Amino acid sequence: MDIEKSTIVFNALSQETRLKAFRLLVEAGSDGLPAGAISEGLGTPQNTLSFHLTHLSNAGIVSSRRKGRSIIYMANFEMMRDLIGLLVKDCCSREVANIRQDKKKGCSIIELADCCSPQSKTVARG
Amino acid sequence: MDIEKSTIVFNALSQETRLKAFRLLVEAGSDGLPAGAISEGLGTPQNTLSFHLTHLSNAGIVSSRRKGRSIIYMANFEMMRDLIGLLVKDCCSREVANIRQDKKKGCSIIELADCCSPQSKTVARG
DNA sequence: CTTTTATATCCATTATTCTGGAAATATGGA
DNA sequence: TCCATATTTCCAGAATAATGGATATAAAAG
Repeated sequence: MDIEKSTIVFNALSQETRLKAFRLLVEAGSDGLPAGAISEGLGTPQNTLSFHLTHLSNAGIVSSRRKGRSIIYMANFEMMRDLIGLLVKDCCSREVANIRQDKKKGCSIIELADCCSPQSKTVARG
Repeated sequence: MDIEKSTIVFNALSQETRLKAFRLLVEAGSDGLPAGAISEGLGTPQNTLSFHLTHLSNAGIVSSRRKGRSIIYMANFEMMRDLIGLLVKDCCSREVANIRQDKKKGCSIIELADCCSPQSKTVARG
């Protein structure tokens, strides 16, 4: 994910209705949710919510598919993973968030300094 | 970090000039950078940049201190850490980004599924 | 083919954000 | 005190985003 792409994703998540909608979709997992359920869940008018869902979709952090009369929206977790990776690599310090590959497990390991630990107070630089 | 706070941070990072300014500050580390250096580095007029720095500052992801005639801005890495934690916990799935405490090390360990690994394709749910 | 249900699109209004010129503030130096 | 430097604040215009009523589209059901 490049810098321009990431501003688009941040922008998508920067509005309360959209972030709440996205979190409902995260909870819903891979089953997703029809637009109407999100609209009802948030108490947001259907056309307003549709606008925001389109926004999330354009940013690429949700996808959608038709199922009968409903449109099912789904969180795009791979994009979230990329966003987390970008924040760690390009928007934080090694002391606070350090990332390395674990090829055996097929994942990256991030060490995130704890909030109130001695480590996060006494930052060893260099 | 709560949901409302996180929209404010996302909003701060959702604008290209601001994200670029923030990344300069991340690079600069704990020394920070004077406003003028950021303005010059980005080729953005000094008053426009001041507006954006205030925005970043209000969101809490940068802090500032005066040093002589200059105002030195600094990235707030602890807030970035909190944001990364929030994205992992509340905006992603356990299969893609899983977090656990390592009390000995005084940090949280995040396992982030790799982009093209088998694990990220074959998602085991439940 | 008409009706019902689910959702998107069109459109106008309102609200918010971005931009940069001009002026103000704060610091340090002659 | 007067000047130069660094930065912010004020302001107004321009651009962009959000909102919701009305209408359109799409699918299923009768």
